[in-house]
Amino acid sequence: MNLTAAEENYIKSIYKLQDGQAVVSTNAIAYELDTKPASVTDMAKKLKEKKLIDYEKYQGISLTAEGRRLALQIVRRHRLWECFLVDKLAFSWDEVHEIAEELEHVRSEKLINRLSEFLGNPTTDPHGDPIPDAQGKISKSKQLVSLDKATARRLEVAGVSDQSSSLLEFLHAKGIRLGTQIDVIERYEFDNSVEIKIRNQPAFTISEQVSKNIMVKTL
Amino acid sequence: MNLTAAEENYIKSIYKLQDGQAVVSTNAIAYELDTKPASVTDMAKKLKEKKLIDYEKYQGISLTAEGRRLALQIVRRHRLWECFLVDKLAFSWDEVHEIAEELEHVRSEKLINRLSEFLGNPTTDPHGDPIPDAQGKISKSKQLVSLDKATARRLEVAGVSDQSSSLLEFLHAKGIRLGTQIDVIERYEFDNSVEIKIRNQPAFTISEQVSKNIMVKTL
DNA sequence: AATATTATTTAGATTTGTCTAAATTATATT
DNA sequence: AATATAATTTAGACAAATCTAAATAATATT
Repeated sequence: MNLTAAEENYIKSIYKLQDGQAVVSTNAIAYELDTKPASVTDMAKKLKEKKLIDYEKYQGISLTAEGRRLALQIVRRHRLWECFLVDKLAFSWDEVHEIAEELEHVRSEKLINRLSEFLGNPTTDPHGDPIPDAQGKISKSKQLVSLDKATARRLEVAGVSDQSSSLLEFLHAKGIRLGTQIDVIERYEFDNSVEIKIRNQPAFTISEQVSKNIMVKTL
Repeated sequence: MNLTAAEENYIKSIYKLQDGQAVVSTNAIAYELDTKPASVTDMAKKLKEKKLIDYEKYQGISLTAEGRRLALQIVRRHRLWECFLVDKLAFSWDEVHEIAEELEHVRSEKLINRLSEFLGNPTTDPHGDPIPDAQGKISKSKQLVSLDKATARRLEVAGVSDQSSSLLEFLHAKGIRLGTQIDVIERYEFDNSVEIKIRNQPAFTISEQVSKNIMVKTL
């Protein structure tokens, strides 16, 4: 199965977003890939044709077994290159994503397996995410952190540690719910407040109390 | 100047083929890139637009100073990756070209400069070709070898060591002249004859006597 | 110099991946 | 249940890179 870089990016995004969820929405993929929902629909048809995703109009998208297999290969490549950049070329963990984003599309099993060996067959990348082995086996993904301690820019809300209705009400009003993707725009040291942004809405700031109680995972 | 992978491949080929020559022909580029002359004409218009080549209809193609600068960057990336693959990942010199062909398109100066440093700032790649430095300085290209000793598959005729008219006549009849690109199809041990192929013609075999007297360089 | 051959370009089509704007379907709210 | 809002899809367009077939220009041969 030979994929273009664009197809690989879609497969990888669907894999990232699926995680637990039964299906992934068109909009979520569009947001993740910084493209338009119409483009996602177009690509969904192609990937369905190739039997890499299950897709029915308006019903969301999920990977097939084959799609998942390929996704794991791509994730493996990406994370191994991140290791290489950090361990061997002395990049810092926050600089490597973009470059790995390009390197991951170089398709050569031999290359990747030799690279893995060269790096000492690492099992996690510099961000703590697990690296699938050559057979596609991957250990459990990172556990959750509270939003005030998270380091990544793009996060997904995975739970709340305080179930008080006042917090839930606040979150609801702000449009934050389980699975919502947020971008951290800025962290203000003087009061540990965090400026975040959701999908199409303008950015807003939340207090430390709130951010301590939102559990997130990196995407 | 941001180039697509396709544009980079054209620039690199033109650089390779130019070497001494004043201009490069549409056909030569098409052959080098395994594409059609019509496609080369199309791309020539784009690259002229971007001021990377000088090009007038029917008059051949040559790099501008800016084009040459970019070509050297691409060559640098390609050759450094080849070094990496051979020195660090234990590939053999004949396996690396294809993979480096993909890696070379990952555009990040920082990446390439760090890679160079990591490899000990090598000045030649595993095939003996010189690696341009970060400023685009490159030492003279490899000296010539006789065809019977050459190892690469694709070669360019750069001279003959025997100037006898019988040899020149033979070469002329076969369509071999200075600058002709040839592909080595097979080398036969029992008599050291070499089967070669030129552009659009069927393959043919030449004897050891002849191949000893054809001086070639790798492209 | 006329003709044949080869090289190159043009015209028009195709594929991939994307987009905008409009239409449709699903979901939420009253 | 009706209506408003949000999500998704369709239709039609576009740019990049390529192709084939036909036309044109350059070069070689007689």
